[in-house]
Amino acid sequence: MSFEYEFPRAALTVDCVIFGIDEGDLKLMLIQRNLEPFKGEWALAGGFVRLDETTEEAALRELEEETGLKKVFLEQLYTFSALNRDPRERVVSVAYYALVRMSDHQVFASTDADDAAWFEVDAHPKLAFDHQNIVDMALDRLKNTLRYRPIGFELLPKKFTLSELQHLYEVILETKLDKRNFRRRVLKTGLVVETGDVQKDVAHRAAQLFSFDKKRYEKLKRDGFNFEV
Amino acid sequence: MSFEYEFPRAALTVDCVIFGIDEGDLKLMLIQRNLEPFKGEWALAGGFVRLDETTEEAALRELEEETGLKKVFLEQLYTFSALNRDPRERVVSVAYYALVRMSDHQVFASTDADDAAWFEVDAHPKLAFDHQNIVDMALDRLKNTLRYRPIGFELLPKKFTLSELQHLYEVILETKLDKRNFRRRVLKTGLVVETGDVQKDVAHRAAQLFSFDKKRYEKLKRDGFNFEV
DNA sequence: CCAAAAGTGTTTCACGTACACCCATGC
DNA sequence: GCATGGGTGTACGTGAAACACTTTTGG
Repeated sequence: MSFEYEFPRAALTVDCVIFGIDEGDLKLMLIQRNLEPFKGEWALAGGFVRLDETTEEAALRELEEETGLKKVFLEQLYTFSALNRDPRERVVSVAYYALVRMSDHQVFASTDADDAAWFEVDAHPKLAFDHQNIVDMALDRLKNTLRYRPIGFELLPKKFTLSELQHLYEVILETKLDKRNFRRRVLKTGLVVETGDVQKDVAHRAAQLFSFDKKRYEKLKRDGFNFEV
Repeated sequence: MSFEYEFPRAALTVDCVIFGIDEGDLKLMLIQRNLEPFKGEWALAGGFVRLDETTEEAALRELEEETGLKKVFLEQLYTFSALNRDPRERVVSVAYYALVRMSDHQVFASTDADDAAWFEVDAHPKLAFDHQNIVDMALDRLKNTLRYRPIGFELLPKKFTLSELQHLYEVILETKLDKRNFRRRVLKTGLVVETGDVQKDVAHRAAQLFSFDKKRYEKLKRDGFNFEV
């Protein structure tokens, strides 16, 4: 079976830049390709868009098929359309970035990839295609978005300490933040609330666990509000 | 002649939201379709992406073919991929937004459109396809971008008065700004410089004409800087 | 001389920033 | 008891916001 068109058509794919935080390091999930081109090399998760799904659905599907990740935060990043970005033929790719709670998710290599693994963002293997460009843009976007919208919570467990949150900001924004000022600002937003629980099994004073009040955030967003840290 | 593929493919198009400022009103350029579907209705400029051009090149080409506009500011907005956004078949569209100096550009309807015309953003005809969604997103993006990057100059003549610039901000952001505070902030950036010229043929005191120092802006951008108004 | 917009400083207040010590817990 | 991170308040300076009158020019 084949499909015929009057004019030639580019193939349409999606690619996902998958971010996670682990022990204070920003990580990137990559998959090892088991198909040509670039077989055996590391690349972003992604694949062809089917006719019965939006690009966002395709991104979620590929994420699950190639890495086992489900129900993650996903946003469109940019569409890459350079003429020679795929050696086979003309391929236009809609890139997404995803934020994953590493603690909640078990990662496995699946049918479509030889392997899937986390790498440190600033120490990962050379990437296939133009995927390094995509990662660079995703990092810029992540930094910018983190500054203006409360998306950091998507990378942390549901309950987290303020120090964990601060370290997340420090790692992503590549700065040091003042502890007291950070806590004050975060709490002032009213979006981060005490759960009453505390840390367990730590070799020092146990920290309070907080959670992100998503409902309040949705309400404030509707009323026009911005959350900067 | 026809083109065959193993799997079905979506058609790929670009659409352009074209903004202009005229006498203090924010305008939108629309084209009247001369082909089905939605023949005779108003829509965004746009069309199919060829295999030998990037989506950005396609957007620039369609802009020129359908409206005569050349050398305008153009940035990618978002890629729209809802399954039923085109009644003919599956069409994925990469949307761009463009900023045009209305004074510099003569607009004409061309071969690909029955007509091209400016409309007020908040009083334009009903749009074909999902183009209203695209316009809504472009407006949001325009507001947000204007707040953080000096793009307003792309809508004004090369030489402009500070009042013109302020009105542009007021129209796009839908707020009133304080004249003295606005002038102070704008001048403090050092990106807006006196040209030495003044307005002509105005029935009141002639204002100084300023211009945007693009070179200085590029330099500051490289050094990491943000321009908020 | 009148209409219309240009141009100009100061005060106030909120917020960001810098900064250091005691506390609780596990080992 | 000591090592480790948790948790807390204040002083200062900068920048945003509010605010009204004089100047210039053309008609």
